[in-house]
Amino acid sequence: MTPTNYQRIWDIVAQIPYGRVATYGQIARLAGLGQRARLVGYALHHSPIEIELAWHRVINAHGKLSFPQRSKRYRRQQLTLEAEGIVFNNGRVDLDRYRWRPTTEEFPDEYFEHE
DNA sequence: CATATGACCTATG
DNA sequence: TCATAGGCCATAT
Repeated sequence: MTPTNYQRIWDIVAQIPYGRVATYGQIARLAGLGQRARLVGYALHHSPIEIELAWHRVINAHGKLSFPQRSKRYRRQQLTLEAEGIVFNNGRVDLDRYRWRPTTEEFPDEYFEHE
């Protein structure tokens, strides 16, 4: 894992619009990292505080937050997302409704293969 | 060098 | 809708 890949991940995450979410796997693909979704988690975990990344907009493929439900981080992430207008139902976000759908312009073609 | 451990994902039943 | 299994791979120990 090179710093370059971390940087790529941070760049993508920074592009998630206000009020939308993306999954770890989605970010991995947008960054050209294939299915290596775990790397996105590492990149966020190690992101320097000074770039103030909107990491709260990254959730898992089930539409849930990847923290223990009682943890401070879980609550903070949920509150921040709700403050952006995102609604939780039984601890889950409706991905069909809130998922960020980037256009083909600036991302690798593989990302759009399934369409 | 060898295991273990994750802010994960998909397929399957 | 859940639960499990197998895959994933950089860090940590």
